[in-house]
Amino acid sequence: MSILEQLNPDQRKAAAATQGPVLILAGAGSGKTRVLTYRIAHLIQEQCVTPWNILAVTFTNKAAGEMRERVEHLVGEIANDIWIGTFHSICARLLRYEAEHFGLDRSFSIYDEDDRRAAMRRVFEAYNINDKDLTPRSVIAQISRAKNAMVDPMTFATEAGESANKKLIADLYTAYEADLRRNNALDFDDLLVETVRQFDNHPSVLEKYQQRFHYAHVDEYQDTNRPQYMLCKQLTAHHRNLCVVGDDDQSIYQFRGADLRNILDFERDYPDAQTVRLEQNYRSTKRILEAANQIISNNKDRKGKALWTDGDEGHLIELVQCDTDRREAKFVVESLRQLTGSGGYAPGDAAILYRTNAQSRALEEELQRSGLRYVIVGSIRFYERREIKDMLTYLRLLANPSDDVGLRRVINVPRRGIGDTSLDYVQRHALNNGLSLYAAIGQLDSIEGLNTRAKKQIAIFRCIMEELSAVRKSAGLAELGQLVFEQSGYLQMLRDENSPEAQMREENVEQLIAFMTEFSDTREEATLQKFLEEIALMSPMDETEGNGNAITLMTLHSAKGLEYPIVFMCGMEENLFPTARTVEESRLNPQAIEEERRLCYVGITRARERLYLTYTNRRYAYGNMIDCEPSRFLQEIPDELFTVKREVVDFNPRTRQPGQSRFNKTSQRGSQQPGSPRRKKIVEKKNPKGVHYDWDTPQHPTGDLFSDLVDQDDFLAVGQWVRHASWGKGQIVARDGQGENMKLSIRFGPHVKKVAVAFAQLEPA
DNA sequence: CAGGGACAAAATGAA
DNA sequence: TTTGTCCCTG
Repeated sequence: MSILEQLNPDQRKAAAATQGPVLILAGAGSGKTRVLTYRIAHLIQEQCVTPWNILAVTFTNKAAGEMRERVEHLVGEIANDIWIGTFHSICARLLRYEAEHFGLDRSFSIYDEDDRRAAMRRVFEAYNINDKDLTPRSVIAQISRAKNAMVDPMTFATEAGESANKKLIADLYTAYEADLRRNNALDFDDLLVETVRQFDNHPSVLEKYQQRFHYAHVDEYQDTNRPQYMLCKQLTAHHRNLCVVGDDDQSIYQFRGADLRNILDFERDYPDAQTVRLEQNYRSTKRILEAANQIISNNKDRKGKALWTDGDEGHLIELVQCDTDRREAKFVVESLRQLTGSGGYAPGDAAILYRTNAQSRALEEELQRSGLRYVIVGSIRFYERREIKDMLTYLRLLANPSDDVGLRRVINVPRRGIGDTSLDYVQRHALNNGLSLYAAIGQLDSIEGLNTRAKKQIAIFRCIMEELSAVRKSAGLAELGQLVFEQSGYLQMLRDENSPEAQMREENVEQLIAFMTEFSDTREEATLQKFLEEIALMSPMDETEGNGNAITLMTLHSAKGLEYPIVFMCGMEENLFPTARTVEESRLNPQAIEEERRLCYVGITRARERLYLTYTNRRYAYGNMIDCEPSRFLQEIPDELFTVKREVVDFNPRTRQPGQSRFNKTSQRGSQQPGSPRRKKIVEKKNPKGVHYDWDTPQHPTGDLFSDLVDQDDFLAVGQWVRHASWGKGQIVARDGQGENMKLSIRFGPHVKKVAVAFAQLEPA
């Protein structure tokens, strides 16, 4: 009996269609991962295909690992020979394998967003750009767009025509590319674009892979961009067994170049393609599915399909209006406490989804208070922490000494007294002699302008790097990490700082080194190169420790491909979801809203049994309150799918109608009252031996922040009614969160020299 | 060159 | 509320 017997008829059809191009249009929850794994298992076990001849592209590394495991479960260890990975990791691998043929240095660095920006800043300096509305960031974005469209600098320049602005961008693009080349570095976009280009220029190399990959699979095809599309085409040109799986309704990465046409036009690109639709949903209840179907039916740009299920009607969807974002968080946490208590669910059954990472803060605070177990996917990314990036940059520099961006990042961390001025001299020398910065600091004596002190310090740095470089070959990975930590002086720097934060950073680095040990133990080829590459290409999902028994918090984007019995979608508000930018754009182009709508569709279809949609009347943005309107997407769900709408408000309901804004119109969007400045500032109060400030105004409904404040020994606070305050190095900002009347008095300790206080005076309703 | 303070700007999402 | 940059002083 075939293993495909375990699939439903449509799924079986999809998995059994192994010859020629195949498009599997798989709705949410229709079991597409299952189809893919069974298809691959079927190829190996029943069609005697060598695993080595199979390629599978997934969306994250985590998904890759899971797919390999599932296939292995079906066919055994030979599954190890399948090429499974993300586009980026596969490309990085190809570029290194074929480096010699491609004329590349295989030790290239992979630049992330930060590195890219740093590189662009250098280009800005070289071009003396002071234009206010031209930022490295915006230029990078344009370059990235160009790359994703496979437009190289020369073509870009040609297309620029007479537009001065475009011409300038073209120049910057050219310079940026040259810089990266010099640094022996590739950015994320390059990994894809470079692979496609190299294959174009080296058909014989491409041929090898075309022969090799008898069967290729691409998951989440709706989110492929131009170079990824080309790569699929290139690799499968010989055997033509390309199987793509996707759902046009779940395309949510247009902002990074994903092109919906790739999936919409698949049948046109491959006229002999077979198309299989998977429309039976095995995940959600009827009501949840209905809500999703209704919402997505408002989109025009889609192939059109109707998901159905023969599952239960299920619970009604909870629609909850909350007074503030804090109240929203409280509601979510209260509900979760019930669901995981008497409700019989486990914390791991629930996910809290939101549009922007910033929203996680309020939720996290409440969760922390509740003691419920939770994990946040990707908000403070481990590998983007300063100390981790510094350490990784040292390692990167060891692997690739041409990496100027890396060298600039670490040469003066910890402080070695090597400042910008000295570095400029080195830079000049490097430029004049066609050297990398690292090579340049090997010729200190021929560098003009450097003073002896700087020379000495640079020599020390170089010496450290040389020594580390010497042990690199003989030392194990983790050992090298430890050596870098110690020899660079980084550890000492943290110890000297002698603060809890520094302590934390030290622990983080230790965690990194522990991961290096694990990496060596679990990989066959645990080179520094591979280690750096794996980390560079990690997604937030990959970074998160799988914690099966914790509530998961993440962005809607991160939730793609996952499912939970319970799903909360928070912040269902105009200008947040859809985002303000999208709302703005949609005024001119109504289609612009469609990607957000798909994102909403993705969110809803994550839910198996219970779905909660929450929105607020007001929420914090940049530290002040803004008013909010319910998201248009909520109106696209038929009322009968909802429970009676609930409203949760902060206490003190007597003074207000539930759900009604506390403020009158004039005070709402911060409009100013003539003659009475909205914000009053008191700055620079000298503080010889402690200062006492008092404000006295009527009453204020919320907050007891002072319990936090009193613990700081630097100052003492008395009173109540203050919602928010913060303090930094000798600087304290206190303001009332609601913009209403407040009463506050704070006494500062003697060594606080200056105080800046800002508070809002708003008109009460 | 380093450290601090004042001030401005920011955050959509992510390999 | 947080982060980055510019300018000043020792």
